Amino acid sequence: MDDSINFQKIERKWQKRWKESKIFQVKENSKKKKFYNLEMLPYTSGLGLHMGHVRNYSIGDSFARFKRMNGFNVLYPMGFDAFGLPAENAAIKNNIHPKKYTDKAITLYKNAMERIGLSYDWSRELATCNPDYYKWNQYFFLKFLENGLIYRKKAPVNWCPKCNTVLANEQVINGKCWRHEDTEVKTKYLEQWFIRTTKYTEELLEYIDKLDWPEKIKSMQKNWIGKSEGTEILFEINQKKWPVFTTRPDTIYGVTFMVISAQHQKLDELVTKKQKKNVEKFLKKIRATTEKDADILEKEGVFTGSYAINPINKEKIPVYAGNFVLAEYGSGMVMAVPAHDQRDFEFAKKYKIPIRTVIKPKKSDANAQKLKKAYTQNGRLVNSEKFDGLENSKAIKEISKYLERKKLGKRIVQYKLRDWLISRQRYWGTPIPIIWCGHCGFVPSPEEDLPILLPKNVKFGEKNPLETNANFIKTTCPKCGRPARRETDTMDTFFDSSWYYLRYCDPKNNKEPFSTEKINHWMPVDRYIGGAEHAVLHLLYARFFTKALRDLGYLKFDEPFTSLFNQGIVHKNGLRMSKSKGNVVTQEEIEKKYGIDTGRIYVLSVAAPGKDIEWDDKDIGGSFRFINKSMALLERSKNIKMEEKVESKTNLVIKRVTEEMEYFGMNKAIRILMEYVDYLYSIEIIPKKALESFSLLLNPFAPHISEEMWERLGNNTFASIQKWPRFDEKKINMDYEIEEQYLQDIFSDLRDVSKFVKSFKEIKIIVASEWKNTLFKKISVIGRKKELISELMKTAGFKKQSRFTIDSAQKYMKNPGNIPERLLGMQKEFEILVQNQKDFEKEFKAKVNVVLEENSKDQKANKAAPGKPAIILK
RNA sequence: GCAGGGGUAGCCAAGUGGUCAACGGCGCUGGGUUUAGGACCCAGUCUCAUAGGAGUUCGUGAGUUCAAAUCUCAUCCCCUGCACCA
Repeated sequence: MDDSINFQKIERKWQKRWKESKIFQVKENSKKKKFYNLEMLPYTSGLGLHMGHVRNYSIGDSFARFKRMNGFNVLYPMGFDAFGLPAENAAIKNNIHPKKYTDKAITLYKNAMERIGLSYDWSRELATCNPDYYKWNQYFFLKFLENGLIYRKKAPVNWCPKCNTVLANEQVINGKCWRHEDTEVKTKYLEQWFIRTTKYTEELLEYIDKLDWPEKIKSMQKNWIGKSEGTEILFEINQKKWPVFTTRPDTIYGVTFMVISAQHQKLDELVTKKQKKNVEKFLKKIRATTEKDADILEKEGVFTGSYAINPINKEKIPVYAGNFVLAEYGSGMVMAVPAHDQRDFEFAKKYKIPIRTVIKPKKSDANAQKLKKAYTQNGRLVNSEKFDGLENSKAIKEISKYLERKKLGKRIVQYKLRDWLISRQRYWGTPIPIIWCGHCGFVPSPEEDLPILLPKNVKFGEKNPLETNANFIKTTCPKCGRPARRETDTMDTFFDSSWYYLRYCDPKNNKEPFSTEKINHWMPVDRYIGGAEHAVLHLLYARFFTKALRDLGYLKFDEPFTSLFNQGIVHKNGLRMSKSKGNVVTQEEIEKKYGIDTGRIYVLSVAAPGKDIEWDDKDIGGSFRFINKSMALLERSKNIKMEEKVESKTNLVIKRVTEEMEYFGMNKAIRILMEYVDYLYSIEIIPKKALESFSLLLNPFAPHISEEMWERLGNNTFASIQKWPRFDEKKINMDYEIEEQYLQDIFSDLRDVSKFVKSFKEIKIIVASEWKNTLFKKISVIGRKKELISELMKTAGFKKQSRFTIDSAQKYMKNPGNIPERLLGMQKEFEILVQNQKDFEKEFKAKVNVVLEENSKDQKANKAAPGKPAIILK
């Protein structure tokens, strides 16, 4: 094997040529079918890439290359999510400007990507912090505002003390900030800008089922949108009607108390003077506990002193304040049915509130008083006056209708999805194009003033630097001309990444965000590749954006991403690879040690692309050997006609690799190629044609080696834009596969013989150094002569298949009708195989002897120990 | 609790009715090469064996089939996401 291959040199060479020749640039082309292959916009951390990144991008790249070579017009762009807090914080820490910091990070990132050999169309590169990009953020902001999709509202909002800004609901995870796992998000009551995502709630939900996305992501989105159908029932408390949402109106006769959220804004209205002290004590207690651990809280509450009247039977029931009712969901108050809801049950037990069964299982006479837990299954109504005997599923409808008729309630649909809060009190983002005027209130910046530039010279301190920047703030009102102030909040960076995939279609357009024509040509994205962590953030916002822009007439499709693929995560020492955990294997070290193609082959072949993998430094050796072996094939290549057998194998390999790639089976495709390399390796003179196909098949995975091989085979074109090798089904002859299998069996037998010979200690050295290697070479040479193969095959009737043959094949014979077609052929083969066991050993040994004797003539006699025969098989 | 994904040899992992005792990689063992180490190359690696033979395997238990790692049912365990959502 050639140790002297300089992989880095080869890689640099091709990267340079790709760049200069611009072969990966695409234009709209009506003759070829378009394919939009996209990876999620990466956030530029400034920390270089590790093998986790290499895997992600290699997956996308291999698919883009495959599609491209298969005649598609592939749009495969890349850009950078460049605004955002981490950059701002890092910049402050290192005392450089975020712009400088970000630019540096982008250069680093892009450079690293080029060194992976990714086939991006870099002419479409974008960075969200450039004014020619964020100008259109502002533009869309104004359009949304015009069309009522953006509004301002004073509301309780999530505030992260570490980020020093508000957050969207989607950015709060288990009450903590999405960027700071250890930081509790606080609730503040502020006036902020909101996007009316809820206008599309129903459509966002409905269309999920039409998407070719992982089930997991789909269910996460459904969950997040959280639709539930139910009934809002009006309970009268202190002469006032209080709406209460429930999905179980069938249990209304079982309501024995009410619970209002302890955080409910109108809780005070219900607390009587007598109970005031108790309630306050309780609230204090809750506040103390939520700080600690809100996980498995016991259900607790306190009587408010007020009573509600059940509208259906006028019963008077106590109202409690409780810690297990969410203020933000539904109406912030629940009707409690302890017999049929586990939480209510626990609460009732604790405070000794009566439990009344109103639903009985059909086949039992369970008694409420004996219940150990709530009965939540279906059944028939009891204790429910005129609804007694109804099946509860029907009762839900009947009782709702009845309440509606009596104007005591109505059926409604509840969602968990809230509007998207996009104001951020930070510097490094898109300025919100709004002007505050003492007379006119807020006034949108005129479109022709866009972009409202983010000022460069600012002071970083405690507050948002924009607030202290007089130059930026000072302006005049576009309406009345009086002095006015600019809005100092910036936009959530998820706004930036909600439409970047559209901008790629027309990245240089300075008259409009994109031309409708180009969008409609390229969109939707055919294959979107990225991590599962964006399930409810980016992916939901982007879907909303698409729908909103559709209704504003900018585009003509409903969903941005037809098909989504979540790549697996690369772990090391059991943890996700990340700089902060100190467990990264960098792209650079792999590149230097083996060349990046080896790295690509490794991360793509070690497991299916969707699966997580555990990095082991040692595992990569196999991939390196594969690459080296591939290159070594070149030395034995000649422009000869392909034998039928090699042709069959080659066609089969092309077929199988192609099929695997269609379904994202990069790992399997590479395994097939690995087998193929071993196969070619066993051939003395390798037909150039076979190697040409191979070098092209290799392109999606190891593009540099692919190009290098292609060139060394005498081509002066780019492998990366050649046509994908085609296979001819007619040339695939499975007999050869079977034959090969037999041959392999023969080899394995030869090895057994060699082992046998080895057991004679006195000739060990000879056997080991001379006999073994040369013998195999000899066999493989004569083995390709047809006559010999068939002869050997005849004698080879032994091996493993025998177990299958006799028992089950005989049963087939009895019912020939039941035998599947393809098995018939197999059966015949087996029949031949079973014979001849007895005579084998003799014949075989005789043959081996011949070979060995021939062989021994070539050997350097002096290596054999003096006086010992080289072969003693007789 | 709900939803999704898993459990295959010492480890990672391919395989989703029949060329399956189960690709590949790592580790380990033996050999070659090398001044040595590394790297590289070759072979072996479930168990037993009178060594081309037999037995037992794909979380566990049952079932379907001539045939099950693969299909069905039950069950246990692990991971991931969501969750006092009324």
